[in-house]
Amino acid sequence: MSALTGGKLKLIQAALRLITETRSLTSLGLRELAREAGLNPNTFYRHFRSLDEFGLQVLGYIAEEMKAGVRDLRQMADSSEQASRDTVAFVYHYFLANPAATTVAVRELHGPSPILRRALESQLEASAREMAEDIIERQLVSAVPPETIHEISCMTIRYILFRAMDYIEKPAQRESIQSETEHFINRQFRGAMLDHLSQRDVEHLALRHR
Amino acid sequence: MSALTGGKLKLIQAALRLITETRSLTSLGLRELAREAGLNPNTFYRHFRSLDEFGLQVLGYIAEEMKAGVRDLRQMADSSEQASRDTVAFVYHYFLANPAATTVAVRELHGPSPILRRALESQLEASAREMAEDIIERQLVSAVPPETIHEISCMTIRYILFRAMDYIEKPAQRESIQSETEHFINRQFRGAMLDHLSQRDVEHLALRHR
DNA sequence: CGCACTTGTAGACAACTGTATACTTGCTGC
DNA sequence: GCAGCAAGTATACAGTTGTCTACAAGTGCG
Repeated sequence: MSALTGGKLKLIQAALRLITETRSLTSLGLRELAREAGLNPNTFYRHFRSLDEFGLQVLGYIAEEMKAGVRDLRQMADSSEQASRDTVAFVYHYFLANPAATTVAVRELHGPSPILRRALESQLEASAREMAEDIIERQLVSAVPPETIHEISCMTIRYILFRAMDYIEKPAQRESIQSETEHFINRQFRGAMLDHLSQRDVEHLALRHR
Repeated sequence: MSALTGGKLKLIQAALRLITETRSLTSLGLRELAREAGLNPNTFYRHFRSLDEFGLQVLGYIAEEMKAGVRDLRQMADSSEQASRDTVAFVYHYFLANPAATTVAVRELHGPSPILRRALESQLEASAREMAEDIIERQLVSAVPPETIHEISCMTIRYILFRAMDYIEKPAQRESIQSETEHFINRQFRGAMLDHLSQRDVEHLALRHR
């Protein structure tokens, strides 16, 4: 499956290089790719049948990369609030270190190719599931049912990916993006703990414990 | 500023038609546009200097459309929870009725052209500000400081736009997308009401009032 | 009328694209 | 050492693209 040979890898990396700034995966041309990779245009056909297949392979490649990143994450954090803080910092740091892969993911998630969109969605779904399981196993958040945890995980992953581009492109906003993301996660879980109360009750509680 | 003459309007509408399915604004060609609009390729130059300028005008066009939609929204809802429910339903319904404009917005927000991205961002920012002001004026959510309301408004608008594509493309999931969005908003505001408490306190509260 | 202006058309240009066929390497196993 | 195969190259072809210059039709105006 893997063990990418020279030319194939060169083409994929060329794609990542081209995309980072102002391109999208679906807009890349076969000749452009070969040029960037320093190869003959026809070499492309030796490795990929079409540009669609190429796109899928690129996605697979960056998914592999990202999974490796997530694995490193597993051995951190204890309390919930601390966990969210550390995790957020780690994830954004990872995005910053892999701008090409991040850009591809964000751009194609809503890009023009339905095939790539589906593929990315299922990868995100898998990540969300993993995140939810992790939270449940460690009992980071009690008093919230598992399915709600999963729902919030989905939202969180989407949100983070959403903001990852800004994080990469706007150094000045990094701190605020990070803290907003923490707010996002904490409020989401705290709010979920109170799902069974009416709005009036929550308001009373908030005012009483000021 | 407005009062679009025939040819110009034809080109913009042609773009919206082409984009809906599997294209992106930035990937459109000038000849393609003219073909779809039933015009001579060179007519494009009569109205737009470049494809970038064209993109901006298209964005302006759909922004105008959307503002009109938002205006209709103003005279609804009273309580906070009811407001979120009605608003969410209205907004998604609007997206469903204007798939082309929605698709363009979502796709270009993270698309390859920095110019279009910036333009869209500032439009979203404006919408978020409007939404926040609306919430504050009507006092829909007490006990949350204005700047937090604005922060949550930003997140909400991003989240809704994010899910708008799924809403349009996957009829089977519409109900769940709608209710997840309501959850999102309610939890966010409820969580924010408890920003000043520690996690332990919140957990206690949640358990005590079960 | 004639003048200027906008809107649209026609044809031509070089540059680029995806694809096909045919050729040259380099490596493998026997 | 040689057949077989994968990887890469060279050349060529038709189609498309953005752009340029030149020309035609319509409009308002003095």
